[in-house]
Amino acid sequence: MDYTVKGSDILLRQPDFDLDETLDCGQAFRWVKTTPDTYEGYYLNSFLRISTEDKAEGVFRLHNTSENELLNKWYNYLDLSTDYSELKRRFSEDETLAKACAFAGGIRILRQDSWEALSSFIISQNNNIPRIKGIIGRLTEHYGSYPTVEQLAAETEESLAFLRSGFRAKYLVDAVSRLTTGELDLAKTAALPLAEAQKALMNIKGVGPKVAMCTLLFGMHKTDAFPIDVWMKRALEKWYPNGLPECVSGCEGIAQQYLFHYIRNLGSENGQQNDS
DNA sequence: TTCCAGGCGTATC
DNA sequence: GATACGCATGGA
Repeated sequence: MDYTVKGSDILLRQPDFDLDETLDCGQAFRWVKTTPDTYEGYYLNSFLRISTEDKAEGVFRLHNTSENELLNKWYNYLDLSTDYSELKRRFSEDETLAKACAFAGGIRILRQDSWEALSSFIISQNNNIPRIKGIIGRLTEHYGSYPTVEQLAAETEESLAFLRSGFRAKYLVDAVSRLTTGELDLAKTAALPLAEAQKALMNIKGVGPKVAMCTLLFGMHKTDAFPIDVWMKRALEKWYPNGLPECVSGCEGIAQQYLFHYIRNLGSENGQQNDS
């Protein structure tokens, strides 16, 4: 990791990083773009303002951040221990992934809190990203921060009506209930092999294969988790009807994020249509 | 007005 | 196990 302390800020040098591609690509829903170069958001209750200082050089400013906070918090959250250059080289053995990596080479997989990821992706089902952000925004505004399982323990489907989350409210209540009783333990789940962990999460009402995989990938950093949503269905049919290439083995989830971003933005890149 | 959104539960075969 | 359908809400 390459950084320098500059007054009360940290200047971080990280070539494989783009704020739009990482903080606003549908993996996390609490980052807000406050200027063309700046995002503000949270890991748990820790606030961060981060700006692109020099796009060409890959330099970022973490405002009001101590060296200690960088090393103990943001280093982990921003997945700075992973060499994305090396990953992109591996993935680029595949023709389509080479294009996807070139299209958005600044994607990183955030290491989010497991409960936030689980609850966020329960809310995400059959929903669109702006509305997911709206629901989560009402949730955090109501509690003053992202609510813990304990804080939600007293809520019911009816009391959560203010979220306007529709049929998903009862799924949140079921998840909270299972976590409160100890029937499900996210830390223990994270230690299980992928298939077993997915099965454990799917005991929650409203958590199917896709939401479980998103929780495993974004909330537990299981890089072999491979969420298949409507966009990835299209990508698989279009590019990989016979399965994923060998070069993504073990990091299917990271490859998935490049492909997800790529296929969603194909129209804006070269005039091709997203649908069909 | 109709369609769709980082899906899933349920019914039916 | 697979397939079809309904589901809350709101933007396009």
